[in-house]
Amino acid sequence: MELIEASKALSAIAQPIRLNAFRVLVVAGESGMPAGALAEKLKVAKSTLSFHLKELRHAGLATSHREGRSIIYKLEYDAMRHLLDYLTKDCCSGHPELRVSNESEINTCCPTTHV
Amino acid sequence: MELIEASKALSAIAQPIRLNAFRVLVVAGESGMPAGALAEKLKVAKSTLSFHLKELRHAGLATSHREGRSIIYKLEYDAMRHLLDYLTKDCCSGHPELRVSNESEINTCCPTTHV
DNA sequence: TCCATACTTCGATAATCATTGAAATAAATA
DNA sequence: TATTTATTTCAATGATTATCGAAGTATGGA
Repeated sequence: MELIEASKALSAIAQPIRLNAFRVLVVAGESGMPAGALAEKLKVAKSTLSFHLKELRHAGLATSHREGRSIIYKLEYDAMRHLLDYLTKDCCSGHPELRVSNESEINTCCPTTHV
Repeated sequence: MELIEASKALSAIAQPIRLNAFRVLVVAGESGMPAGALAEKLKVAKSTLSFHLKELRHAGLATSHREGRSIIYKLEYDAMRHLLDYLTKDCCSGHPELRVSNESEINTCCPTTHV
């Protein structure tokens, strides 16, 4: 990933409604979520959300497909991981202190066999 | 860090000139870099860069101080780390596959006692 | 004090982004 | 086929963002 691509992906999540939508979609996981349910959960007009979901799609961070009457949105995990990789590696590699602190992850990473 | 704060920080780096400035400042490190040198390096008008540096400052991602005639900019590493933490933990914790692939860090995390 | 240097702020302008009701499209159902 | 449901697209509007020359501010010398 290079700069322009990264700044586009960042723009996509650099907006409260879209960042929020993103969070909800992360929780929704592989099965995704219909646009309407998302609009309701985020309490925004459907046309407004539709606009924002389009932005996420155009940035490659989400995909959509029709299922009956609903249109299901889900995240494009790879794209997000590429972005995070870009930020932590390509961009911040000059400074290791910028790496994500992972104290809280040690347990899930190491199944505390020492207890 | 919560949503609004995060989206502000994201907006700050979601622009090519600013993301580029950010990268250069990461390399510059603790000693920082004068605004003029940065403008030259990035090949943008001084007033344009001044505008963008102000954005980085307002988002809390950079600080500046005068040194003689120059104004030195440097990164606020904590703020950036908080943002990366937010993205990887608060935001993506529902999906471990979004975590930064850290093959190179696994050894430092789990001292593979099970071998 | 006068001048050059290093920046920032201002002001005008252009471009992009966000919001929402209304109209359009598409699929399920009566 | 007419209706309801789910969602997008359109159009109008307002808000924010970006650009850059010119003017302003602060500092260090001559």
